[in-house]
Amino acid sequence: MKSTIKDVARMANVSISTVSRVLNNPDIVVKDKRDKVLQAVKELNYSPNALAIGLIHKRTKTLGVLIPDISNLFYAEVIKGMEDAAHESGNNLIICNTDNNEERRLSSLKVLSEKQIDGIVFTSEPIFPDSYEVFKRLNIPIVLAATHSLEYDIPSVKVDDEQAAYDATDYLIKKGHTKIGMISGSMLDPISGLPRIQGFLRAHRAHNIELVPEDRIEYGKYLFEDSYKAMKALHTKFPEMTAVFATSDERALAAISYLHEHKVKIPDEVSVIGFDNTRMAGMCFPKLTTVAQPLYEMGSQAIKMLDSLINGVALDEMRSYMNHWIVERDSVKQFNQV
Amino acid sequence: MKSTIKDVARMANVSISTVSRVLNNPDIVVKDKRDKVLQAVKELNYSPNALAIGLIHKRTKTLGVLIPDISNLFYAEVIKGMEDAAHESGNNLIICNTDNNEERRLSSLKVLSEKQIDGIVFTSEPIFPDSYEVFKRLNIPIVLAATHSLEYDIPSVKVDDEQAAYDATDYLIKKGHTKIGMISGSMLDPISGLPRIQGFLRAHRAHNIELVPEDRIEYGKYLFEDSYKAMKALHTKFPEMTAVFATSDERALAAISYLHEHKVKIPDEVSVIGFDNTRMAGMCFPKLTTVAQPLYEMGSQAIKMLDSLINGVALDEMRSYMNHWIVERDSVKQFNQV
DNA sequence: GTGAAAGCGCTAACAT
DNA sequence: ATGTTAGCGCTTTCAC
Repeated sequence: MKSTIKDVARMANVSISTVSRVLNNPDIVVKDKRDKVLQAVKELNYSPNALAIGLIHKRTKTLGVLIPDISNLFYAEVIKGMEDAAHESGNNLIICNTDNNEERRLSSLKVLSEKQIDGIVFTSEPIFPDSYEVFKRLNIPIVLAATHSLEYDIPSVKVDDEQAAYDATDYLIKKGHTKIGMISGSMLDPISGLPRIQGFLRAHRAHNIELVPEDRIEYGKYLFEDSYKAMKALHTKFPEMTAVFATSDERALAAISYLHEHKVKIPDEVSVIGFDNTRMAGMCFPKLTTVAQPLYEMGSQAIKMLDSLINGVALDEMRSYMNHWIVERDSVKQFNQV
Repeated sequence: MKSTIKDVARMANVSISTVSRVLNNPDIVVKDKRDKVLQAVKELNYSPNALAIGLIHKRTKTLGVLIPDISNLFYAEVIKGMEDAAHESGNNLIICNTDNNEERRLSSLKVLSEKQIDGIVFTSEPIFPDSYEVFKRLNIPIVLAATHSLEYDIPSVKVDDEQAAYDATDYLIKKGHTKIGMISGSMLDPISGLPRIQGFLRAHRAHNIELVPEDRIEYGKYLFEDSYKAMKALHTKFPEMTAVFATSDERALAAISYLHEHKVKIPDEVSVIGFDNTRMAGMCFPKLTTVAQPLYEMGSQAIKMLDSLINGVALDEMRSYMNHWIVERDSVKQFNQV
């Protein structure tokens, strides 16, 4: 059996309040008793029961994290950033996989709430009115990571997807490409879909390149297989393409696979740029040029913001946008007109 | 403020025990009162405080998971398996990154214990005597995943690394290769080092291929950069090599990168086999032939075992070894003698 | 400076 | 069938 504060008190011949004091505010206890208590603590291998403390303080030092699909490599770095920041601020993380599933998301939220977590990080998924209602009812601090909401005032951290997509496209255009294909998330996806398409289009407009979007954009789910099919469709309908902008590294790898398998040289014949800069980007061949998101920092930043909120310190800004940048590796090449 | 059982009792005009009863054992309460309570619960949006319940039941339905480096892609699938199994059995996971760091591992274990988690899954790292002492003191069920201990009786799930390495090597030999290099973890690593080296050697012996281990094995840390250097060293000291056995997919990708960059054709000139079958194995080029570990199942199995232990049901076997198998993709080719 | 006692939100005897 | 009460392990008044 675990020893309790009572056991310590008994062994040290003091009251439980005294034990509590030496644990939380040692200076107000005379050295003599303090030492006896400390001795007993050690001897009994005592450590306080966080449930009891949480019950009193209404604070558990535990944070909830909702992630649509943990197995997605995108989250590896994000979670690490979260975990490090949590550790730093004395918090623990309960990570829940929502499986992109409304029911599971709701049930996770429910138990997290019952377990009296101090706050929640919600990742990647858009915020629909009913989710918002649930958040409000939970009545605890919440921050969004890799997603945001324009309708509701919920703090968030992410990159500026429209601008990042603009920059990726602009980069390709400045490299001499004018026939650029795109593998994108669905138009309805407010993160890796719509804004990135808009950025893609805006860059073309800025360079006076005309295009019919449907001819150059292919939509697909986020996983490899889907993206492979999307690449196939794209290459079929737009064979003149000299570069492709894939809106995630996984999509880019699918594009690369497709091109390799069809003996199309990368980047000599077709350049590929990805998005995310997951660790895979440096492990494939050719190494992937990609739009980097500060994944680790996004994770740690989300936790830091949440911790601030919990401690009642106001945030500088409701929606914070982190810098993105382009990591130049080997999958994009200057295109020389013929 | 969150509403409590008292609020519900007051609104429903019953005692708190009646409320407790309709929540835990509805049938023993007359329909009339039961309905009134349910109504109040709904109206107040009441949900029980898990801290209070945990304090009484000495059960939190929360499990701790220790992982050396969450950002390692190896864990993506493992964690998903754990999370799904945990969800299934009504548990939550507190995941702690230990950073391969003794101090952090200890401090995580300490808070997990204070938070009264019901059990622990410890992954990948070897069990040293002092860790074992800590585990014993914690006095809660623990299971090892992707690691095991021969000295101590701690339940574990993993594959048979020696046999898996044997099979990988045997596979290569049967494909006609006799000059096989190996990129391995350190000899001191009881998981991805020693046993896999032993399996590698045993397969050669079984086929009467003589070799000087130091000439064909290169050691490296588990990350890409290190493995790349290891591959470089290996290729330099063993240029006749026609195949390489990399003891993780990340190592294999490093080998592939090195070969690509040195214009060595894969698998035409050099074959590569990996280990793990992480999602990356299907995303690279050429697609990686690799020894598959059932990552997802290992995760879920670990949680299921832990849950059994917690519920007092004995395990069939202390050390359970899951099946491995070889996933044939495109990185290994029949070698024809010249 | 220290102990006694109330109370955090709940369950589980024990009464009735 | 239901209410009263003790108690889970702790912190925090309130006395002394």
